[in-house]
Amino acid sequence: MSQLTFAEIVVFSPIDGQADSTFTYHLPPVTEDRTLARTLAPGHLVIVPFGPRRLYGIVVARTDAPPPEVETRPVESLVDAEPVLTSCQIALARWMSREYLTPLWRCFLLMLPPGLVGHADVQVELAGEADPRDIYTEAQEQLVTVLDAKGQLLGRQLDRLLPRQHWRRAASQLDRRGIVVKSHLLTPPRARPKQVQTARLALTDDDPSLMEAALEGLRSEVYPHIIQFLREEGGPVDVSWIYAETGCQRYHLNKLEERGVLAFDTEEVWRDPLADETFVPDTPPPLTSDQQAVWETVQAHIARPGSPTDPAPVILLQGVTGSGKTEIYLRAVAEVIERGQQAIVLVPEISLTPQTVHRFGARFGARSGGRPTGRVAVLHSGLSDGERYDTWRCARLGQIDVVVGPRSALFIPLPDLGLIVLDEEHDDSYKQSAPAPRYHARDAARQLAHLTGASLILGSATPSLETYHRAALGQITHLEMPRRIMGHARRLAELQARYQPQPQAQPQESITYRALPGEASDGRYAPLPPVQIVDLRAELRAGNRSIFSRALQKAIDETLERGEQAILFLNRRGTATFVLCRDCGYVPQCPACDVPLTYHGPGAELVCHHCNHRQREPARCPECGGRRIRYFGLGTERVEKAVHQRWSGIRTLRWDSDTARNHAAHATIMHLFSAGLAQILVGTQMIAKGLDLPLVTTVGVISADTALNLPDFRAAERTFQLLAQVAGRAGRSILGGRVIVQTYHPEHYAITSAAAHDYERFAARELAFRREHGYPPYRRLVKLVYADEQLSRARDQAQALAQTIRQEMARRGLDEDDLIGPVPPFFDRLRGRYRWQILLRVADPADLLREVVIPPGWRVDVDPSDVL
DNA sequence: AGCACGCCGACT
DNA sequence: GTCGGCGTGCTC
Repeated sequence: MSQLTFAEIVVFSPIDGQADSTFTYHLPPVTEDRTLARTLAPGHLVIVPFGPRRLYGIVVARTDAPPPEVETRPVESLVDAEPVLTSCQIALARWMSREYLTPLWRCFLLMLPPGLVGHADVQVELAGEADPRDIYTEAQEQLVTVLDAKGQLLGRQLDRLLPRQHWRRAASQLDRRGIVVKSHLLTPPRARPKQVQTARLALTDDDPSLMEAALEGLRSEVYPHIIQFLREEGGPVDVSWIYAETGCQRYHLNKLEERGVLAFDTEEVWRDPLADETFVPDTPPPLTSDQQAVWETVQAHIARPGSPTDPAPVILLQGVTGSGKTEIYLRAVAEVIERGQQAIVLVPEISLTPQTVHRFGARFGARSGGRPTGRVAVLHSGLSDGERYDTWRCARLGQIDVVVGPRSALFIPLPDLGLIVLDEEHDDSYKQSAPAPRYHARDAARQLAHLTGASLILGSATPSLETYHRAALGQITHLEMPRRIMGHARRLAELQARYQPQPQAQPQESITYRALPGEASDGRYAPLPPVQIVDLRAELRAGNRSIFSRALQKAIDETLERGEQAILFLNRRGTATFVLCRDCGYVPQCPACDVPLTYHGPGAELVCHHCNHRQREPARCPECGGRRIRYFGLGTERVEKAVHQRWSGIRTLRWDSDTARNHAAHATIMHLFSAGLAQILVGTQMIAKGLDLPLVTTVGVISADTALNLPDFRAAERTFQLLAQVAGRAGRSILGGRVIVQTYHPEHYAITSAAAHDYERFAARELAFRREHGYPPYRRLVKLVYADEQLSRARDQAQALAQTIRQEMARRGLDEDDLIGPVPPFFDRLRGRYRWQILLRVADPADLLREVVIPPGWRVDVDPSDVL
C-alpha cells in the first residue's frame, strides 16, 4: 500500500479564488495518531493550522505527492468521524464553484447543516495595566477603554462596539507593543448530538426487604410513585419524563440515587421535528386516465438508474393546478424507495405547508421518535439547528428515504440518490440571490442528477421558458396533464353543511362538469374556469372610479348571495401604496433607498419595502406645507377597506407578508378561510399557491399589470404565471367558478393567453421576444452589481470593470454589444448605497469571466432571476 | 481575513 | 533615526 501521507484540503477561509485551490497537509505520524492516518478520506471535516490561525477544512483527496517548495504542516484533528460530504456532493460543489464564480469552500458550507462548522475569530484582552503614554492614536485609546470596561472581547463583539477597520489595526499595533494580547480562536461545532439524562431502577425486585431498607425514613409519598413508574417502564427513562409523570423533583431522584435505588445515565436522543405529528396512512388512489398515461411513461423512464455516460432522463411534467401531479411524484418516489434508493422532493418555500408534509407523511410514514426508523424527513425554515443536524445525520446514515424541503434540501447527503423532484419548477424561490453561491436549484439538481445517476422530474403548470425550451429541443421528456381533477362532491356537501347555514348553494348552470368518455359518471375532471378580462380604461371612461369594475362587483354580489367565497388577488410587486401631496406633487421617499415609501395603516406609518425604514405619516406636506395628502396605488389594506365599504357586514381575511410572517400564521389564515369564517380573502402572491378551497367560486385580480410594467425581461413570464396560478384557484369543485382579471393592458399576450388558459401561445410569443433580444433561454445573463455610499465610486468601479470585461470579450471575438451598461439599475439606490450594474449576455458566463479579475465588493449573479 | 514585508512622510 | 501609514502578496 502506498503511503498517501498527504491530504489535499480546501480551507474555510476568506481566500478568494473560485478555482479549486487546495492546500496540502501531511498526516500526523502514525505514532501520534493512528486513526487519522488510517481513516482520513475525502469529505472529512478537519481542523488545520493556517498561518497564525487554525481553520476548518474539507479533505478532497489523499495523495503521496508533497507540494513543491513548501514545508507542509500536519492536519490537526478530525471534527466528525464520518465524512460530512459525499463524493457526489464534492463534485457538485466543484461545478457550482465554477458555474457561479464562487469560492469552493462557500459551496461546501452550503451543504453542511448550520452549526457544524464553527467560526474563526480573534480575542483581545489587556496585557496588564495600560500606560497612557504608550497609546498614540484615538482608535487605540478607544480600544483600551472598552477592554478596560468589559475585559476580554471577541472580534464579533468589538465589531459592534467600535468601527470595524479601526480596532483591528489598533489591536495589532498594541499587540506588537505588548499592551494587549490578541489570540486566534476557533469555536467548536455548535451542533451536537443531544444527550438527556436518564434514570433506571438499580434495585431488583428479588428481595423486597432490600428496597424497604433503602426507603427507610423517606416520608414523602412521591418515592413509591417514582419506583412504581420506573418499574412499569422497565428501563432507563428520561428524567424530565419522570418529573412530569410523578410530580417529583430533582431532589427526590438524588435521594434515591444516594441510597442505591436508582442509577443515572445519559442517553443520546434524536431530535425529530415530526415527532408530534400523526400521519394517517393512505393508500394510493386510483389514477385518472391522464395520470395513468403519464405514470406509465414516468415509470418506464425512471426504471433504470443513469450512469455518467448514459444519464437518467429528465422529465417535464406539465400539469395544470389540480391535475394530480403530486400523486405522480408520490408514486415515482415509492418506486425509487422500493429498489432501495432515496429521493429528494423540492418545493417552493411558500408551499411547504403542513398540507404538503401530510401528503408525504401519509404515504411513506414519518420517522417515529427515539431511534430514527422512518422514511420522510421535512426541512423548512422553522427547524432548530439541532433538528436540522439530526435530520442531516439520519440522512447520511441512510435512515431517511425521502426528504421534502425548499431549495437547500437538495444538499442533504443521501447514500444512493435515485430521484429528484422539483415541484413548481418555474418558481423564483429556487434561485438563491444571496449569499453566494447564487445558484439555481433547478440547474444544480440537473447537475446532481447527472452525477448520481438519479432521475429528475420537473413539475409545473406553467414551466419556465428555460425548461420548456429544453423540452422543445428534445433534451427533456415532455408529459402533460391538461385537465383538473374535480374536488370531491361529498366533501363539498359536508363543508357547506358545516359552514353555511344560509341557503344551499346551487351549482352554476353554465359550468357543470362534463363526463369524459370512459370516466365515472360523477365527473372526475373540472373544466378550467372562464376568465373574463376587464379593461380598466373603459371603466374609467364609464365613470366607475372604484377599484372594483362593474363586472367584478356583480360577480362578488352573486357569490355572496349564494353563500360562496371569493378571493381578491393583488399583485404587490411594484405597486406600493405611495403618498402624494396634491398641491405640489411631493412624494415621500426613503432616505436610504430613494423609492417611494409605502403607507401602512392603522399606525399611519410610512414604510420602505427594501430596508424597512419607518417614519410617521406627515400631517402636512414637508415641501409646501399643504394638508391635501392623498394615497395612490393599492395595498391589501386598502382593498380590504374598499371591500367593507362596498359590501358592509362582510367578513374578510387578509393574507400578505404582514399578516402571515411564518408557517403557523399561513396555516391559521388558511384554516380560518377554509372553515368559512370569512367570505372574502384579500391577498398578494402567496394566495396563488397550492390552496384547495372548494367554496371559492370567484377570483378577482385587482390589477394584473403591475409586474408587467417593470423593466425586466421576465415581466411577461411572471404576469402569465401569476394569472395562470390565480385562475387555478377558482372552480376546483362542482360549484364551478370564474375569474375576473382587471387590467390596463387587455390586449397584452401575457394576459390574453392566461385568460385563454393557453400556455403554448404564451410560450411561442415570449420565446420569440427572448430570441429577438438575446435573453434566456437563448443566451445566458450575468448581472454584476456594485453598491457604494458614494455614487461616483460606484460609477467609477463599474466603468473600470466594464472596460476590463470589454477587452476580454474583444480578445475572445465576442460582440461588445453583449455587455450592457454600465448603468444605474431600476432600483438605483438601496439601503443608502448607490448601485451601478453591468449586464452580460453570453453563452458561457463562467468561461468568459474565468480570466477576468473581479475586484472585491462586486456581486456577481449568473442566471439572475431579474435584472432590476 | 490577517499578517509580514517594504517603502514613503512626520516626530523624538 | 524611528514610528507608523498603507500597498502587495501569502497563507500548505
